[in-house]
Amino acid sequence: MRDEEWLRLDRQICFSLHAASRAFNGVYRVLLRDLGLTYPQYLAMLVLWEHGEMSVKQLGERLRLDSGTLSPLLKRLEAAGLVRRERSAHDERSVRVRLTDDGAALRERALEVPARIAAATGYGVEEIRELKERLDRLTTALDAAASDTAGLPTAGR
Amino acid sequence: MRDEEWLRLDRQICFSLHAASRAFNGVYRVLLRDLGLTYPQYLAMLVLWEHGEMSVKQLGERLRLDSGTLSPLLKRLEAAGLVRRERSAHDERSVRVRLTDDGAALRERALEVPARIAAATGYGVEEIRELKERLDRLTTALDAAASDTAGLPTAGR
DNA sequence: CGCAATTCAATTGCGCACAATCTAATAGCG
DNA sequence: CGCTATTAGATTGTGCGCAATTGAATTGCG
Repeated sequence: MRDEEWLRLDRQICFSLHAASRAFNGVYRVLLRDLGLTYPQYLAMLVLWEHGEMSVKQLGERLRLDSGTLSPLLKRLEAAGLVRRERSAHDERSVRVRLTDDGAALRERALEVPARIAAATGYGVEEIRELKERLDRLTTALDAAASDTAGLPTAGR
Repeated sequence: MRDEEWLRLDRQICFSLHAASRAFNGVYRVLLRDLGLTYPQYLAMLVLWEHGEMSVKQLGERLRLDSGTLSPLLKRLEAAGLVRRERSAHDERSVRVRLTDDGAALRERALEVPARIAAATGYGVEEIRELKERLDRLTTALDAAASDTAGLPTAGR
């Protein structure tokens, strides 16, 4: 295959993932409007519903997000009355995030979301699981490649 | 499976796609730095390299982006000297976007990107093609679901 | 102990995504 | 032809994602 054709194939691959991600986002946007959450906020709430109180750093590790993204996001969740943030007592660098009663209660209303999303995909449970595994492998490989090239002189130039 | 468990499974699915998309973005970011392009700008350039001159609307249909995203993006490409924008002569509502000589020349330097991306994924050509097909089916299904629920009273409430 | 290095959050700045609104131009209908 | 509806693009506002910087607290080493 010539370089020319790769350039076209490439567009299809990267574009497909980009488009799928945004399409997913769009469906969540509709379903989450009732809950007053954005999609990334929902992801953060899922982690908090599962693990209870945790630090911003721990949350960032789970979500693969840094403080530049999380700080304002958590501020908005706090403004919405869903979480509270307070400096840790024994290490004042750390900020503990925990659910308010409202935040914990919102979980009940979120329970129906996954089934509706699954229905929207038109995929079965098994197929979704398989896709998830492929995507996770992809992410792992891409992250490794990114950190490889990061240190080098911008790779093959 | 109880609702409780769905909430956890769900996190894994939507999160995996979200993470994969961002990981892809990260690898492109590194490779495209040399070209002075962001990932979405690269996508736009791919379309222009393939199709030559086209209107903002046509570009938006290809990329599934509206003018709110494209207008500033194209302005930046124009500021970088890669494209030119001018009102169409026979329909002054329409803006034609076409490559400058610099923009067309940049294609040569972009030719190596796809192979490097493919290498970073650790996937073979066939596997990539299959993943692309799954993602495209997913996008189609999600778009359909989104437009279905859009008109309804915010679906089952 | 005292000072440098590290760590955690927050902030700033830039760009993308999308909804909503606005303006200008065109199309279409009576 | 004249008026309304539609279309194309730009603009505004909000929120996410990430790089880079800053500031405060803690760790660790001599």
